[in-house]
Amino acid sequence: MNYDFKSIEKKWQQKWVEEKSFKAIDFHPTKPKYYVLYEFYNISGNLHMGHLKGTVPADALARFKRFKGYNVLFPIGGDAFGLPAENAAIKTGIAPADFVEAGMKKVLSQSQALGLSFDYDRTICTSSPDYYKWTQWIFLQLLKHGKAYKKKGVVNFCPNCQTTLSNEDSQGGKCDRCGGDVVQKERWVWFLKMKEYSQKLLGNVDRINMAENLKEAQRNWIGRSEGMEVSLDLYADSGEKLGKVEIFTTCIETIYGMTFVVLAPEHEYVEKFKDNIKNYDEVVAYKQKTALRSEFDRKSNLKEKTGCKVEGLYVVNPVNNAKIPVYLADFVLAGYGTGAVMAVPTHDQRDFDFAKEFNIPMIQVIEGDVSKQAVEKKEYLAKNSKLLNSAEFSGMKVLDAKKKIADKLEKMGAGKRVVNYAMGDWPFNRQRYWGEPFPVVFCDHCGTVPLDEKDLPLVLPKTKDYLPNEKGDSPLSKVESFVHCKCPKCGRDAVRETDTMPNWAGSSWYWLRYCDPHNDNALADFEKLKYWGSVDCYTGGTEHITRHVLYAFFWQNFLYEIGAVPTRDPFIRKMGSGLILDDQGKKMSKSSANGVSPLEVIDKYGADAARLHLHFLGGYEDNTPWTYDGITGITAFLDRVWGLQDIIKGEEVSKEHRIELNKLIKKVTEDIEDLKLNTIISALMIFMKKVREDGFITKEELRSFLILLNPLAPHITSEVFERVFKTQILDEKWPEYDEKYLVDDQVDLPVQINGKMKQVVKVKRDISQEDLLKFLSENYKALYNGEELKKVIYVPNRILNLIK
RNA sequence: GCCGGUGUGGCGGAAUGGCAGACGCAUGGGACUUAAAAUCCCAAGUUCGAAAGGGCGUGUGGGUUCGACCCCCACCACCGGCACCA
Repeated sequence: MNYDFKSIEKKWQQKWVEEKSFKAIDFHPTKPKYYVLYEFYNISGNLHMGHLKGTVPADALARFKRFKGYNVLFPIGGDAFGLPAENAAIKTGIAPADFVEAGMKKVLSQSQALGLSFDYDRTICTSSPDYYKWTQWIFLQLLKHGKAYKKKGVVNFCPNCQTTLSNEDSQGGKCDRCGGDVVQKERWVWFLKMKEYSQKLLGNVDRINMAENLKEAQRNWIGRSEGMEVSLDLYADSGEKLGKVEIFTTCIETIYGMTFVVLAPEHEYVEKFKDNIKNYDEVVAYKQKTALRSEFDRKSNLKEKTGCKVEGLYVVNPVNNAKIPVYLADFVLAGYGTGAVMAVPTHDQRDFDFAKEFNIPMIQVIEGDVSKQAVEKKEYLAKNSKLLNSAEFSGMKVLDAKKKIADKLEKMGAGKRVVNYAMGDWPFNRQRYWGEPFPVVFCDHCGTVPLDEKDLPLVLPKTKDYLPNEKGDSPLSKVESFVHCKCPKCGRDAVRETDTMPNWAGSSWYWLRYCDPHNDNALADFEKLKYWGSVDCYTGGTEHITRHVLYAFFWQNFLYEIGAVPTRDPFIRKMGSGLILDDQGKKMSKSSANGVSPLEVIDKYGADAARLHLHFLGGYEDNTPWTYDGITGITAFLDRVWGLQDIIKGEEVSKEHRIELNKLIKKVTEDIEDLKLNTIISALMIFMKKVREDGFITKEELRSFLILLNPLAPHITSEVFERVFKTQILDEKWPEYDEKYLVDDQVDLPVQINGKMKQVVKVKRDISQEDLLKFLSENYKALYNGEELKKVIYVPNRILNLIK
């Protein structure tokens, strides 16, 4: 009888859905909870190979935990606001909501075809009003608690898409949407005060269980650095004191070497002191030029410094009262530190290059050869070099001087030690149609007024025009009935905010909603949030590690602080799945990762085979090149699983298989927690080999074997189990292993002579060294014949090494 | 430039101080078959040797150890993150 995967897989998939086999129970009276989360689907089209890579291990873990007696929450949903729906609307005219509805249906049925054990009753979709009601509610809380503000700011802007982008959306200077170059533009922007949470986010990063390379990526992105903020008095050439320039430096030890100060081109003083700036036209021209420069342009000419001297202003170095000229240059970023730096050309290569370009004098303040290039921080700190030309600090070692100079400045009141973060506030509005509307109105009389919470959701109106207007305003600005409204406060005519929230908004809290997906009175019931707690294991791609995951940390911290959720950490553990690569034109070059759909594999070989094959190719966190090569090994294995029905002999675990089975249980139990599906499959194959060699399997052995394989290949195991045992595999418990059956009475002991492997001998378990040597001298004279030994290393049951 | 990760047969990959290359693919041989497919069995790191057996082998060079893919030092390559970050 052959295994007919088509009908059997379908049978089980229907059964699971109809019977709601994987329903998570709120407040289960006896079972402990376990929350497994897979990054919800971006609703764009069909599931692809990456989904197979990400979902199956999560599914296996969920199924394993259920066998282990946990009440498992394993939900799924759709991240639906965003580009695919909007692009489809622009291109084909299909309403985004319809696109999303069809897309959701598709991915859910495809999930079922993969045999994924989601609780489909908890499915959510970020673009449905009963969900985004709470995204809007969170925004109102942010606004209420002063964590959201609107200001004219310089932001990343994509000229092609006509919209504002966050730093996270324009990594590498490229638009995340269209791949085009991003420019800097001044606009009205809603910001969320994410920077304020930098240190807390680092705390989340420290606490989460996650691969080191991912943690590093996040720490780099947050970009903590310790330094000093120093106030320099600013004067006009006339001698009139205008104010103070605040600079940030991590190298306070070089302050005596400061020969100029550089402001970011966007620095407010350009505008503020324009009457004192003698070459104002030139300064403004430079400012405009830099704004148009793309990131790409800036980065491709790092050595070439551009800048502009600001004539008519100077600052004073507080430690020695030296007069210091002021420049504008685009190497200083408005968003980092104070947007102003002290420049020390002798000890910073960038300043060195700038000084050469603009003929600015240099003062060496730390020993070393600065004739050709700067002696930088890394070098002088490592050597702990001595200071020069630094008044009372001359001759002092750098590490010491760093502290003393900082102390002096603090005592003078001219500086303070600060910590800076590279991560900025989150620009939170987009000039797009398909997103959450902001629940605020602008009233001439009352200013910016938030909607009342009870008026949420503010529903996104229907339209047929999905393009921004010629001024770059959101498509919503064209929907008159939406724009015009009454002020909630005074009742006068007012207008709505017409920008929408970024596509990351809905995904920044969705794991909370799964705990209570249909609640109309809160984002989720607090007691339910408490019950399900943090996500125990969160799987998904690594490409969102510096965006979505950081946003998630940010919102969870905020919600925790306002008492809306019971925990500061959204996730206890995060597993980043590797990528599926195409095969680099080797043998089967016709297929590429993008070209092969998991549905195609399911159609040809079945869902179980597709699940096993992809995960046999490599570990969860590794990148795996996709190939059909080797899938026959998997299908042959599944056929043999099917064939086990025909060789059942005996009831209890047999003597012949007891050790193999116990080892297998141990291996699978341990590796499944780490999502190491490849070694699990290998272990199952080894057991299969043994059973087939012996020509039989007992019923108890088969029971355990099927349960162990079930998380990976749920369909075939459910069917074989039902046929053999007449009951359901889902009602079973995970098999336990017994330590005492992990080892045989006889062990294969490797024997080394002088550290070199010679032979493996079969000896009694735990044999004493004395007996072992006696045994060898009697049976293995070539290895040892009783001669004098310099040394014997014997690790019982592991190794014997004779030093002659 | 700074930071993190990875480096093992023809290929995907096992092994985290104790028999390197498990498991699988591809390959070669055999059985079954009119034949092929499927299935089953056997072989296989490389090199010298008829064989027995020996040499060499986990990116490179050194070190620690009775013993190193594994730990330490230096270097190389690849992948990823950040980057005119003050």
